[in-house]
Amino acid sequence: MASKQGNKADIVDVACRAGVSISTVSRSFNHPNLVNLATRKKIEKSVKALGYIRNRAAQAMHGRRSGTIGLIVPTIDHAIFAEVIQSFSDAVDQAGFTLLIASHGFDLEREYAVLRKFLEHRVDGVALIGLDHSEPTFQLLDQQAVPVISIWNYEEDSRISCVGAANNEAGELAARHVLDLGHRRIALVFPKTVGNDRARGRLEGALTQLRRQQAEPSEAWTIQAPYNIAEAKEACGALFDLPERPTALLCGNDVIAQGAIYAAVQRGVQVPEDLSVLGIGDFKGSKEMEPPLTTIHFPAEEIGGLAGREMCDLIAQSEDLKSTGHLVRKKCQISLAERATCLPVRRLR
Amino acid sequence: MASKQGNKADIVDVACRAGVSISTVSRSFNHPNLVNLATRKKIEKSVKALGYIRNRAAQAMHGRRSGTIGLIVPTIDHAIFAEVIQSFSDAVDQAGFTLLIASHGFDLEREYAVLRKFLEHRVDGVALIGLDHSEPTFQLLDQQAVPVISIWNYEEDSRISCVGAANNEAGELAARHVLDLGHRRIALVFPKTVGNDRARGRLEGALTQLRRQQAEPSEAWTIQAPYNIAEAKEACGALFDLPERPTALLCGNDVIAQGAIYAAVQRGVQVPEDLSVLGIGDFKGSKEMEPPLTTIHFPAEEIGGLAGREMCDLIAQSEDLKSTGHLVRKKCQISLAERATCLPVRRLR
DNA sequence: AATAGTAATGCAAACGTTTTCATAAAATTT
DNA sequence: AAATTTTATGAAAACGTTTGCATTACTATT
Repeated sequence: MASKQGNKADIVDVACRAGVSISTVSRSFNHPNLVNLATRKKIEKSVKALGYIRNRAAQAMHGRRSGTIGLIVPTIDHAIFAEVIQSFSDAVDQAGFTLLIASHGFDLEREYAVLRKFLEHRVDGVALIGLDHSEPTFQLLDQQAVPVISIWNYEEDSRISCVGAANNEAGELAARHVLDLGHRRIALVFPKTVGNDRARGRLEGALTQLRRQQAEPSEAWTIQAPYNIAEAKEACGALFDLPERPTALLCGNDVIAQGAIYAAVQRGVQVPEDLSVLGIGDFKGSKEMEPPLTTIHFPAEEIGGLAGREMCDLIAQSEDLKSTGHLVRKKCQISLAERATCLPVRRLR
Repeated sequence: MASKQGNKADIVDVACRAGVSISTVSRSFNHPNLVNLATRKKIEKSVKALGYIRNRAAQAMHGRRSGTIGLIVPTIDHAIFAEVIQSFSDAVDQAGFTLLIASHGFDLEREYAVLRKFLEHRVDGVALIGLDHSEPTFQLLDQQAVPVISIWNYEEDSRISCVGAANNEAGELAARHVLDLGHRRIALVFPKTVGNDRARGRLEGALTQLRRQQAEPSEAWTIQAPYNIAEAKEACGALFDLPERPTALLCGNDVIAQGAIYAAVQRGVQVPEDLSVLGIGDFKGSKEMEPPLTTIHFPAEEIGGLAGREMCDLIAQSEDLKSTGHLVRKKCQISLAERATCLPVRRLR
């Protein structure tokens, strides 16, 4: 082989072999129109022969962009995040960026640590899930003036740019639907809300709506379940074993709803005849369940894609003018997906 | 603010403010024991005050490692990959690496392009899913001598290091189980197998076993379904509408199995009384389904974690000695998860 | 007290690019 | 044919680090 002792070729090697200066080689990559076609061909040949691959780390040192975007999520392994990650990834990929991903397991201190690590790598932008973050995180973001976007939640007075849906509206919409169907004995099954503004918003929205119609559930009918079919199934099972059963179950997300339905099936409780179940999220597969799950649709793919494109725009802007000024906020519409797990309450017993 | 006009602080600024040379600052990060405690304190204070964040791009230029690992997957948005990605991510994270992720949507040419992009970023190692890759991909990997590992499949004569399970064994195991239960009228529902060695291995294993016992399914009973509940449901529905129905359904993965069960429920076909359904993969939630899905368990988390640790080892090795020589191969055990969707065939009708 | 050894620091040369400026050659205008 | 513009290239200075070597100031050994 022509290459010198297994060491990878660099731009100097390419230049030598092509018989031109390194400036010309560099230019032929970055501003091809400035270099003669014949020269360009020679360089190209030399690149091929040497198996040369440009070093972006070296480029990044010139104040140029690193070409990377950091995405920090609570966890990758949830149906709903996976969908958002995929579409976000596709969007930034299309713009030529490379994605750095890390998860923090719902631990905001780890989120901060990951953010620091990403900044060491000089990511051109950072995307986070939700709007609940630690103060040091916000400060670091601010101080480093790195383009940042929050995915999943919309809030009109958010501290950073955001693309997402209003979770409290989702909660309200869900509550309104079961109320409209005539239900009054409604139970709530939600995930923990600390450090999770998605769940908190939904729960608050639902409670607000229920209170407004004097249908606030009792303590016993407001239970907590982790994001996890197995445990949700168990938690709901306990609920069903109570002496008095609700006629409707409002779940914080579709995974919990799924678990609830399984728990019901196990006990011979018919859904929707004996019990209406409403999810939130409309995860992949919810539509295909048997019976298909009635839920609040969140346009995950749209949110991820939009966020990705917005992130790229933000980066482009921050490069042009040093306009660190304005935030952008995009609200994506949620909607009721009426399917088969909710029925009007039966008057006669 | 002390920092000069919003520009981010660099090591020089830190050195100036601390009243030492940049060498000392650099040393205090990389070899703290070589610098006086008092000096170190001064530097630390200066770092804090300036909000300095080290630039890994600049470090990477010194032949040092970039501290990144590239993971290329077909898609992020599949239950099974999400689980592997998560555990792989956790493992490399623990070793201090940052993860670059990209998906290629089952397109091996895009896989090659992504690999190139990752190499431009000088990743310290690359992880791929499966062992089916394009020739240029293998060549590039070889030529750049970058540590590489394949996740998910085990093959004793694999071209690159691998950590995973033997998919043909999974297929065999699955077929054996339904045969052992006395089934002879067995249908197969598998995903496309081109460029997907996971599916291919499973299908081949199953067919081998079925042929051995003279139970090879007819053309009409060997159908294809995409990785997708909705479409799998439809495809299986068509199968059920055929004049003759199989007594057992062997599915290429749990998602298809899930779709098959929904299709059955829709038509009033009882699982497992009228039809046994067997999945492969044991995805999250399969155990909690109602009825719980009988399937072949793949230890996704174990595979991902093991692969991550192996990747880090490979990188460490390649740094020490230039021993690009040997491959490592780890086989993870699969097992039959007997649950509730398979029953012995009924002799009497 | 002279010498050897050690600890702490600084200088300057890398690392692999991009980019500004200068220069040479060719093409165009006068 | 001289002057001007355009096109193509190269030299060298950046970018933000790390590190080998040199230097200085101590500390321990004879």
